[in-house]
Order: sequence, then C-alpha cells, then structure tokens
Amino acid sequence: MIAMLVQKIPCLCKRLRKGVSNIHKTTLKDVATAAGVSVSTVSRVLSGSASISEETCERVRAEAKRLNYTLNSAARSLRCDRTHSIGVVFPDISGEFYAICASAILKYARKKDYAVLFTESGRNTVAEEKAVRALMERGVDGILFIGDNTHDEIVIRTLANEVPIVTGDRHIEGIPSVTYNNRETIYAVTEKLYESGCRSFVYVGEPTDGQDNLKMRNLGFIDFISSHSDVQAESIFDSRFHDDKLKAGSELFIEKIKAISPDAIITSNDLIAIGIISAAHKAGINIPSDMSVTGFDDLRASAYIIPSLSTIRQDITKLAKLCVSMVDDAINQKPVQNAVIMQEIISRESAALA
Amino acid sequence: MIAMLVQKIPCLCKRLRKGVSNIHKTTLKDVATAAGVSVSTVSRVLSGSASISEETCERVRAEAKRLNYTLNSAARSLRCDRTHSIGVVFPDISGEFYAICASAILKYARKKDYAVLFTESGRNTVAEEKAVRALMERGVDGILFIGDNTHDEIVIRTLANEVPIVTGDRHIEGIPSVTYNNRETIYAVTEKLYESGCRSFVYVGEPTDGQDNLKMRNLGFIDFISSHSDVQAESIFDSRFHDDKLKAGSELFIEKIKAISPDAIITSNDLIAIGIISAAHKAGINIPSDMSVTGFDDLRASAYIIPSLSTIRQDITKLAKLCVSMVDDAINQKPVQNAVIMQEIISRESAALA
DNA sequence: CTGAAAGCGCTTACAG
DNA sequence: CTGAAAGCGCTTACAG
Repeated sequence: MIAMLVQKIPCLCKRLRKGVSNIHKTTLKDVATAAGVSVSTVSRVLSGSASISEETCERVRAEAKRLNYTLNSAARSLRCDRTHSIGVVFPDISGEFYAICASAILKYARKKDYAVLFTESGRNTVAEEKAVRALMERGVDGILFIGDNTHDEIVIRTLANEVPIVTGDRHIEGIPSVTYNNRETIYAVTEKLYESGCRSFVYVGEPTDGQDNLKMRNLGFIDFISSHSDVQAESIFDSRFHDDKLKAGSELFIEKIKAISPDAIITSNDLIAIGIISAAHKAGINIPSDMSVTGFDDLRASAYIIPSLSTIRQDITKLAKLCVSMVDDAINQKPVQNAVIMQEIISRESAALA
Repeated sequence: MIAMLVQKIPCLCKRLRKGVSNIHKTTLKDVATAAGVSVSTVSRVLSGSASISEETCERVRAEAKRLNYTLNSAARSLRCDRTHSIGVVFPDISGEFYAICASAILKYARKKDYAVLFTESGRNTVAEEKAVRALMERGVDGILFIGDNTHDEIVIRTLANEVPIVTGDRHIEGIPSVTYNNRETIYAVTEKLYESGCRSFVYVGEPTDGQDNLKMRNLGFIDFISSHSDVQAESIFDSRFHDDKLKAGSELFIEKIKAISPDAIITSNDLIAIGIISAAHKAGINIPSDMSVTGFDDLRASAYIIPSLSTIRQDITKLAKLCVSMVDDAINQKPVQNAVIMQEIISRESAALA
C-alpha cells in the first residue's frame, strides 16, 4: 500500500528516502513565491548578475535568509557547464610535503571559490585511472597533478585535451607546470660538502623511474661528482623508500652504507636521513663528526631532532599558490607560463652546508 | 556580429566558453543515437538498474566506450537528490594526524563510491561557518567533523537536522561519534611513570576550551594525581601549542619547566615532546636519565629520533574507517552507534612505560 | 524488454 | 527593471 503510494508520487518518494523529516530544501521558487517576484528575479538578485531595484533586492534577500535558502550547485553546474571545483591527484596525501601542499591548495582555492576534490593515485596506475575518471565524472573545471604520480605522459597529454591540467613538482613537455630547481640545489649541496672537506659521497634515494624531480636531484649529484676526479661516489636507489622511508633508511645504513663509510650521505628526503642517523647512532657512529648527512624537505621536526638536520627547504605554499592560480588561468582561457621555484639550503648540525 | 550570433545560440555560447575546441562532451543521447535505442535504455544499461536484453546491453556498452561517454554527475545529483559525496571538516589538514586521517578517509570513501570534499576550519568559527555552507551548497550527503573544530555544539546539533553528521575524535551529546579513550590512557601512563619512581609531574598541553579530547587527557592526569598524596604535579596549558608546537615546546621548557625540574613531563603531543627534548638537550639536561618525557600520537619519526620517544599510539585508520561507515549508515537511514577506540602505550627511550 | 515524457533547480536570452 | 520559457543531462514511473 505504501509502496504503491510511493510509486505514484515520485516527489514524495524522494522525501521519504531523505528521511522521516519533511525537510523540503528551499529553492529559488520558494523564495520567489515568498517575495512575490519571479524565479528569474530571485536568481538575478542572489547572483548579483543584473541590475534589480533596490527594494526588490532587499525583499528577496530577506526572504532568502528567512527561508534559509541554499544554492543547489548541482543545478547550477548542469546549467552552466561549470562546477567551480578542481580536482587534485596526489600519490598519497598523508606525507608532510603533500599534506602541507593540500592545506595550501585548499586555502588558495577557497579564495577563488573553488571546491577541491582530492584523490590519491597510491603510485598505482589503475587507481590513478579511476581517480581521474571520478574527477571527470564530477566535472571538475581543472586538475592538478602533484608529485610522483604514475600516469604515463601520453595519458596526461590526452587528458589535457579534455580539461585544463597543471602539474606540480613534475614536468611533462607541453603541460603547464610548477617545479623546483632540484638539480642546481643538489649540485650546490654536494659542492658545499666538498668544500668542507668531504671526498667520498653516497647519494641515497628512491628509484627515479620517470619522475623528473627525483631524477634531477640525483643528476645534480652526478654533475658535481663527474667534474671532480678526486672524489669517490656512489648512488643507491631503493624501492623500499616508496614505503616506510625511516625504516628503509635505517636498514639500508646497516646493510650497505656503514661498510662504505662515506664522508657524506646525501639523501632525497628528511625521513630517509632521520632513519640513517638513527641507525648510525645505534651503531656507535656519530653524526656529523664521523659522517655528514643531509636531508630534503625541511620537515617541521627536522630543526628539533638531535642532531638537527641540514636539509633543503622547498616553499610548498608557493607551489600550491602557483598551481591554483595557473589552473584558474587555464580554466579562464588565460595564457599560463611554467614556473620554477628556488630551493633553500639549510645548514644545521648534521652536515656543514654554510 | 559574433556577439550576436552567440546570443542567439546559447548552446554555442557554452561551447565557445569551453574553449576553441569543439569538444562536445558525449551524453546519453549521443550514445542512444549511436546504438539505435532510447536514452532510457542507455541509462538502464549503464547503471545496471533494469533487465535489458544481452545484445542491447553489449551494443550500448560498446558505443558508450567508443564515444568515451562520461557520466555527468551534476545531472544525476539534480535528478536523484544525492551527490554521493561527503564533506569533511578538519581544523587543519597539514598535521600528521589529520593528514593520515584524510588519506584513510579517502580510501574508505572510495570503496563506498563517495567523493570527498575536505575543508579546513583553521580553528576559526567564521571560516568553519563558510566551509560548512560551501559543503551544503555542494549538497554533500553527510559531513564528518574531525578533531578540534570551533563550532558551537548548538550549531552542530542544528546542522544535524539537515544532514547526517558524525564527529571523530570529539563527542557532542546526541551526535554519533568515534572517540579514543584518552582519559584512561593518560591515567595509565601517569601510573606507569609513578611505578617507575617518578614523584613530580608536569602535564603540558593546549588549552582545552570546549574540546573534550584534550580535556580528557588532562583529566586522566588529574585523576591519578588527586588519588596519590605523595606526588607533586602541575598542569601547564599554553595557547602557543595551537601554532608551532615544536617551537612552543622548546620555549616553554626554558621559560618554566626547567625551573620546576619534574621527574616526568607528560605532553599532549609528540611535537611538543620533541620540542621539549630539543631544548633540554641544549640545556645539558639528559632525557630520560634526568627527566622522563612522553608524547602523544606516535608520529612516524618518533621511533627514530634520539632518544626515541615514549608515546601513545592512536589507530587513525580505524577512526577513519568507522567515521566513514557510520556516516554512510546514517545517510542510508541505518542505526548508528558511538564507538570508542582503545589507545596503545608505546614505551621507548624517553620514558619507561613498560 | 523498451520508449516517451516529466521533472530535478538553476541561468539567461528574449521580450516586454 | 522584470517575467515566461527553454534547456542543461540525467533517472524513473508509466505505458506498452
């Protein structure tokens, strides 16, 4: 009996699904009726898109407020073919770099009235494919790819034909990007260590398959090494660094680095450095008197650990700000230009970089 | 001339705004035409909502794929009054606890096919109000409030009449919540320190105005202290802990704690503990032989710093999972029950908690 | 098993 | 300055 009733009145059906409450969300129509004007007028008043007499405006606004009117953005999106939302693809939002980036993106997106849909690729192509598909279904106006996602460059270029795309901390030819000057920075770090007397080096980082940011860091190292014949050097890449960098750093130190016993260890990440320092400490090796160690990222805690960590700071807020403003420009058909952000070398106790 | 043309053909206008490209996003109608069936049929095939002959299904699916059909979820939302999205309000997504929580929420939401809209209150009532409003305009099916947001309990209760709400790491009478057993845990920690010989204590944390999680931590401390007459204790609350906890921890140690020189310092956060240890180290005070220090959260790095940090682990993944499944249940009108997650005491070098 | 049609809540060109 | 009407892309009750 109830079931039949429901079938007959679809509108009621919806109400029922929404719950016991007979909450009817206020629409433009309700406001229009209450204010004694047309729906068009209410729409214009609320969006401020046309000149409406002051008294009408006031009446409409008063009724909208009284009835607690809330815009239905699905309806607006459908009509205007614009959702005022952007999608963001992170490898994993839980790392400090990405988390700070997410927070900053939220901040700048809010200023431009974009809602933000975060997704994670988990460094897994299938997951990334699904994430992007979900973003496209949601009709995001633009997409930000931040960091080491797995997507093939070709896939991204194809996608860029459908929706404005900006990549952060990664560059793909032909796609607007915001990157850091990794190569120069690591060159400079290696040089500073050399100047302070180091002659044997180990570079430690994630495998750099395809990701230009990590590749550039190692290349900066290679650049310096290959132009100095009085130096011994080795690069160690370990895929364990994609998971628990701290643990992997500790393990790798024991397994390999300790035997090499270099003057300096240059890492691609503060967590790797902290893991190494921890293992060294347990092995009775003192940092920096026995060995220098540098990190990458300047995590919040890096200045406070013992020994404090010499590292490289990346302005994440700037990255986020530029990414948001570039994708906004792209959405609005304005020309966009690639940007490169300078990194900053921070000298603390674990290595002399001054 | 162009302008006039545009005015005459609104559809074209939209195309133009979208860019030079004449990309016409494929709709159900296009697929229907291509497959020689009605729009209704295509909708049914793609949603799998009704029995359609196998051959029709195949034809439709083939055409949908060939034309690269993507659902327009704004249209679906408008029609079905359901967006399949949930909103999340964090104080600030960039802290490790919240970042890990965000990642886990994303994971569980994905499994249930929800998109997630993250927002930040920044511990600012006006910002939070705006964030919630934005979520309501987007028509989220439910909202998660995670952590110490500023919203007045009354406001949240009112809001709960409009949309299903679940709070995580916070409890408001009458609203479904997932919390931790903070009070018992800190009681147990204090007790363990007492058993290992400590008789003077300082509790250090954020001011607990309104936030029950932080309040409970301090209450657990008070519970123990007030039932042991041979003990000296003090609680220090500092609003600087809402910003840079590391720096504030260091400063507070120098300003106050050093003079008190307690046997044990119990903090409400690992970062505060790390800041304190750093300052103590610089002041020539050894942790733990001169003083024990405990943290809260078991941050990723806490096991690797020197000295490694004794702390309390909270299962964040479990929190996220429960929050998502509870809000999903609430959305689907299923009954929900509050949950409490047990914390785990981790004994390391900075304090004997075994 | 399938199609025609209504309608979700907006915005906006058009006509006054 | 204001209103009537079309239409965005879907889903679904209804009718075959």
